[in-house]
Amino acid sequence: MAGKQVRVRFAPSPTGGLHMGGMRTVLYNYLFARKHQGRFILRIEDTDQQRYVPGAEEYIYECLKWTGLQPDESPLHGGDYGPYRQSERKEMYRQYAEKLVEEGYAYYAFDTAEELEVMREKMKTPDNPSPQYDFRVRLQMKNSLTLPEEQVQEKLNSGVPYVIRLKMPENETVKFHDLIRGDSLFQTALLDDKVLLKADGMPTYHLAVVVDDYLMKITHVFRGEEWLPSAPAHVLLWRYLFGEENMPQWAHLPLILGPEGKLSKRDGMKYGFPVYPLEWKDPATGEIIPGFREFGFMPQAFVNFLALLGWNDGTDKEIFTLEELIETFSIERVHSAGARFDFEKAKWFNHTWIKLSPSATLLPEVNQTFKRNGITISDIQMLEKAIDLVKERCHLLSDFMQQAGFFFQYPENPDLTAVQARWNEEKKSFFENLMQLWQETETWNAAELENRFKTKAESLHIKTGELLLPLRIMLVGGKFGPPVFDIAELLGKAETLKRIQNLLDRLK
RNA sequence: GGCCCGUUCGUCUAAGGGCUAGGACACCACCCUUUCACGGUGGCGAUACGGGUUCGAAUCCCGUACGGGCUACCA
Repeated sequence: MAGKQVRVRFAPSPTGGLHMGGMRTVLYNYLFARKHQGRFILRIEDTDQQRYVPGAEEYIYECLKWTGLQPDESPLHGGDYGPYRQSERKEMYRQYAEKLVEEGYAYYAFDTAEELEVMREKMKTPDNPSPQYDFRVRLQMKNSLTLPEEQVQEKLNSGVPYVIRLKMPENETVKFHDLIRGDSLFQTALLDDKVLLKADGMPTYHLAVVVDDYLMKITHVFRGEEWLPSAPAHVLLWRYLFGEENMPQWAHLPLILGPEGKLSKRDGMKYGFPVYPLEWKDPATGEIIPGFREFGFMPQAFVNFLALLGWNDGTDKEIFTLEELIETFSIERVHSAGARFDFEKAKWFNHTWIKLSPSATLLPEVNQTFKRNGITISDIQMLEKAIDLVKERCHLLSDFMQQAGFFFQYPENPDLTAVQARWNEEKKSFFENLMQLWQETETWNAAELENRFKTKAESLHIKTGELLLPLRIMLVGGKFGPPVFDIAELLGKAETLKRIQNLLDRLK
C-alpha cells in the first residue's frame, strides 16, 4: 500500500432507492478515502437492464449531496477512469472473458433456460434442494467442454446464444483475507461455475467488479456481507486475470438489521421509521416513501448515527462531526456482527445535533418546515430567536412547528379548560392590572416583565403559581414551551397584550 | 439441505488472558424547574449453552443452540 494512492469505490446498482445500509457503505468508503488522502469513486453497476429503475441513479446523487459524501469520480463528476457506468463499458469486458476461455479457466455454455431448469429438477434431492452448475454436472451439459470443437465454432459463428462460465477448479482451497474478519478458507469443490458473460453480452457482477476494480486501480473494496460467499470466485478471477498480488484489500461490512431481522425497504412503512435517506418515489407503483430528511433529520445526525452503527472509536465518544469521523475512522474497528437499527437512538442523535447547532444553521430548514405548514414568516430574526428558545425540546426538525408555531400564529383552540376550572374575578382583575403595568413598561425584557408580574401578584395576595399557567395559556395556547416571560419578551408588547386581552374575552 | 459469517444489558457498544464486565439509548425514581423540556443524581439490566487450554477466560480451541447471508444469464 505504501506509495500507492488509496482508491475506493461505492458501486450500487440502480434497481431502486438506496437505503441506509447502502448509505453506511458510502460513508465508510468516503471516510477511508478522506482519511488516507485517497479518491472516492462512484460506479454505477447497471448491467441488469431488466431490473433497471429510472430515477434510481439520480436519487443516489441526491443522497450523496444531502449527506455531503460527494465522490471524486462518478458518471456525474467525471474522472480519468471513465466511463463510470458499466453499461457504457460493455465492450471492455468480453476480451477478459475470452482470455479466460483461451487459457482454460472458463468455457462457453449453450444451455438454454429450459435445459438448466431440467438439470436442476433432475439433480434435486431432499439433501440438495438447490443443485449448482458445477464440476459434477458441467460434463453433462451443452458447453465447450463437452461439445466437439467444430460444433462449438459453428454455434459461435451462427449466433446461437451462449454465456461464458468460470471453470471452477475441482479441488482447491482458496484463502481469503478480510480486513474485518481475518482469514477464511473456501473449498472450490463446493462453488459453482459462475456465469461471467451473459447471453446479451453484458458481464455479470462477478466479471465486472474484478475488471473494473482493476482498470480503475481500486485498492480497497468495502461492500456488504452478502458478498462474502462469492469472494473466492473473485479471488480466482484476480489470480487468472491480473495477478492476486494486485488484488485490492477486502472488507465485508456487517448488515444493518430491522426489528425483525434484515432491514428491508418495506420496514419503513411497517414500523413507522424511515429506511431511505430522502423521500423515494417508486416509479412503478407511484408510492411515496418518506426518508430521514422528511422525518426531520439533520444530515449531520444521519451521518453520525450511521457511522456508529457498526463502528466506534474505542472511547465513549458518540457525537462526531464528519471531520472527526475522518480523523478517527479505521476499517479494522468495524464490527463483524450485524447491528439492529434503533429509531429511538437515532432520534437522540438528532436531538443532540439540534441542541448543538447554532440557530442560524437550523434557520433555513425550520423556515421551510413552517412554509410547508402554511406559515410564512416575515421576521426571520424573530424566528432565529424562537429557535434558540425551543431547540432543546425538539428531537426532529419537524418538532419546531409544534414547539415554536405559536410565536407566529396563536392556536385556534387554546387549552381553555386548563384555566377555566380555577378562574375567578380576582385573577381576571390581576390580568387587567398586569396589562396596564406592562403597557407602561419601557424596558420590554423578560426580567422586567417577571418583576412587575410578581410584585403585582404579591400586592393582590395571589400566589404566582396560580397565575403563571393562565398567562402561559394566554400566550402559548397550551401547557408547553419555554419560560413564559421569555416568550412575552420575544412576542413583543403589542402582541403579548393582544393575546392577554383576547383570552380574557374568551374566558367571560 | 449445503457453504459462509456471526453471538456481551431490550437496543448500539467498551473491555483483544488478570479489578465489583464500563458507557450510550430506552425505561424507572429523585433533584432542578410554579408548563413542557434540558440538565443532574441514582436504579434496573448482559458475556447463548456445554466442554476443554490456563494459576487465571467475555477474550484462545472444540462442539451444540440460535441468528443472518449466499446457494440466478440479480446485484
